[in-house]
Amino acid sequence: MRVRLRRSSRQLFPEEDFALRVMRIRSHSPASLHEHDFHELVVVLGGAARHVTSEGHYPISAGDVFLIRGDMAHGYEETNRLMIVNILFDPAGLGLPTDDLRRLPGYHVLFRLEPLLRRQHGFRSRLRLATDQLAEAAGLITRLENELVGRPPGYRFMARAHLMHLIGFLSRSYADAPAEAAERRSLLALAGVLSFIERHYAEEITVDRLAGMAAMSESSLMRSFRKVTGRSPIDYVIALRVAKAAELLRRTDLAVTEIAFRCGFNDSNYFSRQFRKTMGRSPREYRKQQAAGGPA
DNA sequence: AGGCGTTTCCGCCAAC
DNA sequence: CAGTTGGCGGAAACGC
Repeated sequence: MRVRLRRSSRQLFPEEDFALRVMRIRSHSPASLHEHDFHELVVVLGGAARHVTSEGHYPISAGDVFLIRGDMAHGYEETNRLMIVNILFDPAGLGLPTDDLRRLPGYHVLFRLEPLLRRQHGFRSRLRLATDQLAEAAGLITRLENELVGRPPGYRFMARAHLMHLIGFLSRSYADAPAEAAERRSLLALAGVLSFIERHYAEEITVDRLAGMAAMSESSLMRSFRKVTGRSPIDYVIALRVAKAAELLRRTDLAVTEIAFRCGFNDSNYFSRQFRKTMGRSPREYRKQQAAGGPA
């Protein structure tokens, strides 16, 4: 897995320590299936085509925006004046600060929920930009592209910033669009839950409240939550709390008890036990090893 | 969507 | 003294 990623990195990205690239495709002829290991953000600037993936094929046209998850093969058929731009990037490799982003519902839809449920939703839940939104996105992409092509001093900094701007803009656009279709509403409901957790992890969170804000029964919320996150709601919250606590242990010298309270644990004893369960060692031990440059 | 038996959570005290 | 671990019981979360 790791080896595949590195080899692919060299093939896809000109600079192996900077995993960001923009590719424009102006194709009148069908492209063959290709695959890779990175996130590919696709923006359809003009024209139309049929998007073919291993999970099915969907008609696409100007204004469509969607994410191809790294290892998925895909291509385009029956292209008609198709103009698309692919933004390939490795989110982890670029070190983007996603904490704030994850507070946006639209981010969860665009990067997690819609790609995951695309098959069931028949691509009807994708982001569709209005004309003026598409123009703004195109402008951001052009600026990003100019930095990557010209490589003026500071271009990495600027390219990262433009990419962040684009991702933030697209995330907001999804949440702003009217959601008349049932599929979109259910995605936004789940995204609302995920973003709520990101914003309120330090407070008391109950499944009852989450279900209420999603307008779902507790059982159906738990079922769809597990489907998209792989874990139960409370498991997810605890994992987030522990992750936030681990960060505070690394980056500050706050007392363990204080960190427990700041991360939503009202009992430092209970925090200690939960921390060990997921991190394999006690909070204090973890901090000590981190300070010594030990294992992550 | 709701019911029900089982598991887990969570806040408390106590002991290192 | 701060932190960790164990035990307990009511509440909730969970999975069928």
